[in-house]
Amino acid sequence: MATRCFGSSAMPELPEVETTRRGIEPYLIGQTLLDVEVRETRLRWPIDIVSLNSCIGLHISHVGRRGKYLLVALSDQTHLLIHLGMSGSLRLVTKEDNWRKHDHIQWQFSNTSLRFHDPRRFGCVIHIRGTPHEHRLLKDLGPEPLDKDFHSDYLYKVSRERITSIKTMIMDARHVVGIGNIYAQEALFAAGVSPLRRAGSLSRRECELLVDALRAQLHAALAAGGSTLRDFVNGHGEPGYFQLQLNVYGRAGQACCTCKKPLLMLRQLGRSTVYCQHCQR
DNA sequence: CCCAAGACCTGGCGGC
DNA sequence: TGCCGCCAGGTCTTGG
Repeated sequence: MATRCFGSSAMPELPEVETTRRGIEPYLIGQTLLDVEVRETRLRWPIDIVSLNSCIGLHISHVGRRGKYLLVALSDQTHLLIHLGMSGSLRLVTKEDNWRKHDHIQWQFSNTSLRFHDPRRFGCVIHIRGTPHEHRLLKDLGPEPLDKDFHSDYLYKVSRERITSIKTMIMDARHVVGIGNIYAQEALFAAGVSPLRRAGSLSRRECELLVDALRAQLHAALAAGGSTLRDFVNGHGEPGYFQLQLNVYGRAGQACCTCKKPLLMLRQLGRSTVYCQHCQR
C-alpha cells in the first residue's frame, strides 16, 4: 500500500481536517491496534504514553470530527481526540516508510500504520473516556458551519450587543467552529463586510451574506479536497484552499480583484487581516 | 460574562 | 554563506 498523506504542511483548516477524516476512515474502520510508538511526547499537552498504550488490542469503530478535532472511536467506548494544530498531518504508511523528522506517534495495525506528524507541535493527541462531547475541549463549541443550525438568524442573534469585531467573532469557536484566518478573511470579502465592523452592528442581511459566504468557501474547499483525495497519495496533496481563488489572504498591497484599489493589511488580536476598504463596508 | 493579550513552536524569509 | 530576528497561525489560558 502506498503512503497516503492526509493534512498538509500548510494550516489544516476545517475542510482539510474533514478531508483527512474521510481519507483515513476507510483504512482504519475495524482495524485492531497492534502497537503504539511515541517518539515525542511534547505536543500541546504532554502525551500520556500509558493511556495510549492501553488502547492496544482495541479496534476502531468510527472516525468522527467536531470542529477541527478528529475523534477516533475505540471498541471500549473511549476515544482518541486528535487536533492537527497549525502544522499537523496524519499519514498512512507501510513498514518500509522511514520515520521523518517531526513524526511523533505511530499506531500500528495489521496492514498499515497511522503516523502523526507535526513540526510545530501545536497539535494534540489525547485518549479520553466518557462522552466526547462532554469533554472540556468540546463541550463549549458552537455549531458546525455546514450544519443547518448555523444560519443567519443564529449569527444575528448571537452577535447582538457584541462590541468585538465581526472577524474576531466568527473565528471564536464558541460561536461557530472551524473558521480560521484564511476563510474568515475570504468570507468577509465575499460578503462585502469590513473585518473591523462591530459584530453587533451587522444587519440581518449582512449576517445572511456572511453565513452564505462562509458556507460557500467551505463547500468549495471541501469539494476540492474530496476531488483530490487520490492526489494525497505519497504526500503530494495540497490543501483544498490552494486550489481556490484567494481574493485577499496574503495579498496585502495588491490590487483588489473587484475595484483594483490596493488591499490593506491590519492586525486584529495579533493576526493579520487583509481587506478592501472600498468593497468591504 | 465579555474581551484582549499572552503563550506555545518551528520553518522560512529578509536583511546584513 | 551564515547568523539573527521576525513572522505565520489555532486555541487554550490568563488577566483586566
